[in-house]
Amino acid sequence: MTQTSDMVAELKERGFRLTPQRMMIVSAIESSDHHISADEIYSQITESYPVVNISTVYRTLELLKRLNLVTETDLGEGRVRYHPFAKGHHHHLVCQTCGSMTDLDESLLTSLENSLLKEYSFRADLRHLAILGRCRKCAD
Amino acid sequence: MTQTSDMVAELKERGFRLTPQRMMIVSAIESSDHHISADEIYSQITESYPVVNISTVYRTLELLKRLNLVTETDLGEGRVRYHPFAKGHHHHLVCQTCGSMTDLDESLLTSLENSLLKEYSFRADLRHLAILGRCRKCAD
DNA sequence: ATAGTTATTGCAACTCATTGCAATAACAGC
DNA sequence: GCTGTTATTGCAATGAGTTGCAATAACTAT
Repeated sequence: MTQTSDMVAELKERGFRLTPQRMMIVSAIESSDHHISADEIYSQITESYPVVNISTVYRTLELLKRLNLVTETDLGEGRVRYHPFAKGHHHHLVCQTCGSMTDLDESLLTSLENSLLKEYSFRADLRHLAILGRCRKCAD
Repeated sequence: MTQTSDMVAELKERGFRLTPQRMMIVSAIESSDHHISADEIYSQITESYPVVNISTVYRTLELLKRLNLVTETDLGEGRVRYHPFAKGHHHHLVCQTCGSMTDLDESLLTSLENSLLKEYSFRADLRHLAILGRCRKCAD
């Protein structure tokens, strides 16, 4: 049996065309064990099959983002990283001095989300947030 | 009497050189009544005195940021905006549908900062944060 | 005022990301 | 299977921001 990717299934169901480029991009994101960057997706694909343009990578990421299939996180590196939404969403504490990253449970932000909703009627999009600062070791 | 800019005074005191370029960049930031972008600073200066390079603008902003004289905010526009730290720091709720911006009192995030410090010994840098999401009008 | 030290600038090249437009190729209907 | 429609891609140009390096010019000490 062929295990079809969740994302590919979702794309098909929503009426988007299943191009080879999209399949490969989705596959790269799903098979990555970490938060992957656009450039990493691009080089991984072009290694084996050099017919994908970098702008297609970005456009596909944009689409997957819009469909809530991937989340985008700015870890303060000067580029942005992507992660399948289905693989779980958490937050990151990123130390700007030593670069260490700690995962942060989602629940820590739910109370903030609730106050924003209650007091401002604002639905904050805080999935996969990176909070920059200083870790214990690097504190002044 | 000549009112000297706080930022210029601080730069001098810390031993940084007071070049005409820096003075003009600082002046543009201080006299702006809103959050100003690098490009706006650049065009404002070159209108009257065309001898400033855009990379100098970015390097000066980097310096002012490091000295905590300005804060940088990503309002989700595809470019970043700057604001004098001394003029007060607040947060923003930015609606990704209609683009409206609501100022948010600083205090709403202090409880989050406190939990991060307590539970993770992490000193979060949450000055001038922009929280993206959906405002009341644009809610589904 | 002048000269020396070195922080700062300008320039040009580069990275990451976005966009308009013409060419291509998925998919639907026959 | 073939054909038409139009979503999607590739290309090339553009925007925002960064960086290495040589030239310049603040500031310090004389």
